[in-house]
Amino acid sequence: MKFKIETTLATIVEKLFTARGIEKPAGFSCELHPPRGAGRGDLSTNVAFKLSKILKKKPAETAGMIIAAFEELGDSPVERMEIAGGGFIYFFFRKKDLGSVIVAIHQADRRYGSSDYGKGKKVIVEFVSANPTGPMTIAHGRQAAVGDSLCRILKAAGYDVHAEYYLNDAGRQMNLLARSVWARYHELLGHEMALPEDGYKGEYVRQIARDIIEKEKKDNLLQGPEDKAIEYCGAYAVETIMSWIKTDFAKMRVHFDHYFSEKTLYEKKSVEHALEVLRQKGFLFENEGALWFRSTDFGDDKDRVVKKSTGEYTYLAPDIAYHLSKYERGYEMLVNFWGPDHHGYIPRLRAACQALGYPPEAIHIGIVQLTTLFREGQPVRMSTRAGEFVTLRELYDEVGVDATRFFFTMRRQESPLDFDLDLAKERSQENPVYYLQYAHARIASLLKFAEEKVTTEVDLGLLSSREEGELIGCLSQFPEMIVAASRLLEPYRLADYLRQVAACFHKFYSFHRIVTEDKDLTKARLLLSDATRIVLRNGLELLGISQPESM
RNA sequence: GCGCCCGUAGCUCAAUUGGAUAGAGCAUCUGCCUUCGGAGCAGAGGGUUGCAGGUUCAAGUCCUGCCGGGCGCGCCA
Repeated sequence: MKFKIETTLATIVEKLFTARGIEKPAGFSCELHPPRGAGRGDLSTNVAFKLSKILKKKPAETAGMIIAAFEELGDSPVERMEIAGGGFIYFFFRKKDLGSVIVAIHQADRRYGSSDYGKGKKVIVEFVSANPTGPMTIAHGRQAAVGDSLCRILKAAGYDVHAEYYLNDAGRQMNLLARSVWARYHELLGHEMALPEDGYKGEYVRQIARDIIEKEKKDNLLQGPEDKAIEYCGAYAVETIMSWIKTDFAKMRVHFDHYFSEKTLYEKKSVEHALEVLRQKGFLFENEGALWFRSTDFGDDKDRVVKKSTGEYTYLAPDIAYHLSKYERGYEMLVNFWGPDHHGYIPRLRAACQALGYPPEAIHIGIVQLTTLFREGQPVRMSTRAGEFVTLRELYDEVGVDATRFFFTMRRQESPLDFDLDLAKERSQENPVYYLQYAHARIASLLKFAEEKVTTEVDLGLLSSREEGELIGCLSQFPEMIVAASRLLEPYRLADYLRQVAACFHKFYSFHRIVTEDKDLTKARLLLSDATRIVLRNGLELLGISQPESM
């Protein structure tokens, strides 16, 4: 329906231009939006305002010309049109056209909402990528929820999505972890050994050391060469911690296609290769004994060292190699979600990606802001320094996976999040996740109760009330919501939308009886209810939240 | 000091990226259960969108300057 109006409108505008011999300005488009507020039709457009400037006519006059052109065509796709607000055009659909979307929803079922917006475009979404030096924190949890939901949404929008975790299993932090475990190992065997400076103080480090002694029966590492022993401790620690992290992902329904190891970049000489690529492109130079990347060519505020005068690489070097790998693997679009501590690192990595051949618009590096937990109105202290973790696992064990995922994604990821633990645990009306799930369960139970099979053979004209119209309008927006969330890389839009769907349904449900003596009306309302169920179910699935049939 | 982000109802946030009368949830108050799930619905109060200018038919949104807050600024990772 919308498509038909869009194309008709586009041709009319085209004609207005050619009739006056005016070139259509680049980027001129006719946008149709659901109007704000009630009684303003089913769609509206502001195109008359845009046109009036070019045609040098008053907006209302231009709007009148457009409506006249619509009427001239005959076979109008809408029931009627109105001008208001000095130039906005409202389109009012015929009731049966409006309702036809619920037939389409029923037929598409699980596919409803999907589109070919992304058309098989290869996109790699890198998220979490936490150093495997300890259990996952709340901050990582939010990144996981946001990233995973976005992947699901992008897939629904037609993209060819690859979810990847960059595993920092090399470098200084790993070495520190290994030596921390080594120190605890000594301690457990009765030898005094201080933790390295800035070492990892968490109890889990001791636990890993204990496992090495008790489970692996390795109480003899002291006898061999120390560097081998430390290496063993490091490898064992990473393996253990990654198994915790992967357990968290499984519980949280977070999926990764691949864990990309930093170590392999060194093993395969990829870092040298990447720097060679940059050198050939002329983006490297030497100064004061160090090797520099000229990131200022791409808007960074200073150039960056990639290889120190000591001969060691900086952190940027393997990162460049990693992103070259993305490029060489054929990903056309990059999405990276980072924690706020990496904020200042964005310009140089953007620069690197551009130097490697990515156009600026293909690179999306977003920050997922921190979460503050609240209990009884007070912020919960989370101290990593003292080795006191508030881990992701503690959170989802306490409030449940559904609430955790919903709360993490319900706000724009770039805004810091206040997470109310009491609210998330509440099994009541105040809890937004239950509000959505309740709507789904209510419909599921209704459909069972009705004892009547849902059919598309219904008289859609019977769904003529205001509440039915609003619900149908809301359901019809699902595909474009997914596209909007994809385009803006903002899963929270979907969470917000689903709340609207649930609200529209609850309202419809409380105003109208579904199952009545009137068989035809019952059929129509059951189909509408079923379409709502499908949208809620598909939408919740995209957020990784379960869709209970009963609660 | 330089750079980026933010400032919207008592609180947490929206506002279709420049559109119409700035909207939701929570909190407060008032109603609605003899029938499909009340984990629901209806209604009320609450705003000079930090301040002052500017651009525009149209500004919470863009520009300039203040005020207030956050973050980043290493041959660290």
